[in-house]
Amino acid sequence: MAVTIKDVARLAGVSASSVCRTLAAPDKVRPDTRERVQRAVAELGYYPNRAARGLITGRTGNLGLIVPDIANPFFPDIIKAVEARARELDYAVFLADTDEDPAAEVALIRAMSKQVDGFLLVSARCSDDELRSVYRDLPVVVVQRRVRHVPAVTFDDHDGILQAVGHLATLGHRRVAYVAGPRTSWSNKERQRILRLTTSAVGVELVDTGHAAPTLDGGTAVADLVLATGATAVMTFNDLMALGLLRRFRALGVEVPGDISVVGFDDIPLAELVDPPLTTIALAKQKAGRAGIDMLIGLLNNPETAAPRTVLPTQLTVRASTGPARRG
Amino acid sequence: MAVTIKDVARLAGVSASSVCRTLAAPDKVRPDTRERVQRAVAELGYYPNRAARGLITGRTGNLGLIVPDIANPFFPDIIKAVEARARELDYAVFLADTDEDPAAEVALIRAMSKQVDGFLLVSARCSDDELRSVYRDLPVVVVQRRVRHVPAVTFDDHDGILQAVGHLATLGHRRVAYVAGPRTSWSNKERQRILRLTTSAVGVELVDTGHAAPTLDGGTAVADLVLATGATAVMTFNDLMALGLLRRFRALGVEVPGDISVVGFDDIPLAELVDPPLTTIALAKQKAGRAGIDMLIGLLNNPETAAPRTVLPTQLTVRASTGPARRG
DNA sequence: TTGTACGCGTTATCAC
DNA sequence: GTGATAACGCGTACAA
Repeated sequence: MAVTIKDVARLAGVSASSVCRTLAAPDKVRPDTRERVQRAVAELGYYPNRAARGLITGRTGNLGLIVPDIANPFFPDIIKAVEARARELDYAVFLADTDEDPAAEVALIRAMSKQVDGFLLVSARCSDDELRSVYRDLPVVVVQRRVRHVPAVTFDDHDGILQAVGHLATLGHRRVAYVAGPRTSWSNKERQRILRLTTSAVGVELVDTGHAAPTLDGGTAVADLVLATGATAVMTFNDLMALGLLRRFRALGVEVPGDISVVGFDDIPLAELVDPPLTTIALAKQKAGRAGIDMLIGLLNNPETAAPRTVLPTQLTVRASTGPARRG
Repeated sequence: MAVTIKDVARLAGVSASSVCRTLAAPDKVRPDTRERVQRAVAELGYYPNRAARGLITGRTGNLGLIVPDIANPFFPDIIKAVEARARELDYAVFLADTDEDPAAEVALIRAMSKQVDGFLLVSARCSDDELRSVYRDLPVVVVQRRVRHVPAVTFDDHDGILQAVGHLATLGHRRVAYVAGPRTSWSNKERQRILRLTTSAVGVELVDTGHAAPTLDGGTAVADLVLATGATAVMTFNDLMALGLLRRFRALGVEVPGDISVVGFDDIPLAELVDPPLTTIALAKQKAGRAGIDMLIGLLNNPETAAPRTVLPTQLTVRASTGPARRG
């Protein structure tokens, strides 16, 4: 059986409340009592049960972090930043993966909600209403999404996309395909919207190839469709899909960027590793994790604040997967 | 405020006990009571507080999953399998990343230990004694490690390494370098031991290049050292390090496999994506996650069992990063 | 300064 | 079949 506050109290020869006090406010107990308690704590390796504490204080010291897919290298960078920052602030992070399934997302939030003080939801796939309903019960910060009345950290997709479209236009591309990500993804909708605006502004035709899974296999599956559109360049919802395209293009003998240019989104660590290295729109991932936690903790300490917003920069990173348009 | 069992009881016009019973054993209450309760539960969106339940039952329904580095694509495959299997069995998984830091590992286990029913520790970096001490308090299953008296799921590294060394020997390699992973890694020690055995058995010289971080950058950093050994082939502790080597080799104009062959470990999804695709020793990752959970649940239901062991297969996957040895 | 008593949300036990 | 009641580990008002 795990060691409880009573075990410590018994060993130290004091009451449970004295143990509690020693831990919470060491200067409110007599030095000799304090010392006896501290020795007992050390000897038994006592560690308070945060769940039980949460029952009475309403605070567990835990935060929930939910992402759609840990296998997508985009998320680990954010997760690492979140965990590092949370550790600094003495919070534990409970991480869960929804497998891109909105239903699983809601179920997970349900299951965790009584055991955490708040949620950081990254690229949440559930509906706005569900999100707001969670927010009614518990502090929530969404990352890479925007929902009315809910605190959010987002990326300035407009800036990055503008750079990318400008880059392609300069290279002579006049027909650009976009491979969309999940229908349930807010940022996918956003990127589609921005792409329509920016391409038409510079006289580039935007071709839609429909939705695909935001994974390697998703990209691979849609590659032939992309080629069939006759586009000289393709942008994807994320880097994994772009890498999937590259894989299929190589198998088909389609040259990149000779036959077609490819632009991804996220700048995951693999992007520069493949052949050719991937041109992509980089997001300030670490900053996002840190900003998200800081915002969440702020909400915890100050629940009545209006929903804050943070927008983080994006930056086109040009590598070898983009080049001059093949002559139509 | 969150909805509690009392709220449900009040709305249904019954006692808390009846609500509890309806949820645990629906057939032990009268149909009309059951229906009233179920309607109230649905209406209020009631969900029991697992932490409070754990207080009395000694079971939280949560499992702890700890990995050294989520950013290493090796782990997400295991994590996914664990979460899928846990969900089937109606357990929630609390996942944490130790950043390859043994101290953080111990701290995390401490922090979580009262909130979970057991731990699945993947590639645990802490000492044997620390591990056994955790095991005294709580059921623990280690994956990719072996500690006396502690239940374990491991991979048959011997088989995979034998295949790899045989493969290289057949290609004419007589001098093979090994880039070691973390000192704290059990499987690194194990692989080193097996390599010494198998290479000497087939008359291949094994060159040690010392330890490096089990990451892309770790591999890149050690690349020059590898070349300096004059080895015609190099094996690494994991795929990430191998990819780091490839990156540096490309920058140096060193051809793979023309100048040097490269063999990784793990078969992460990127391995077949880079150029050249990486020859690597594949591990049954999904099976490991599933087997680990099943073993852990088994322990939960039957605490007195002797520490079980499962060994999963490994398989050399030959791709283009290995070829005939350059003529000395 | 210290200990007692109570309550957090839940389940197990026992009367009824 | 149902409802009090106690107990889990902890924190805090209150009494001593």
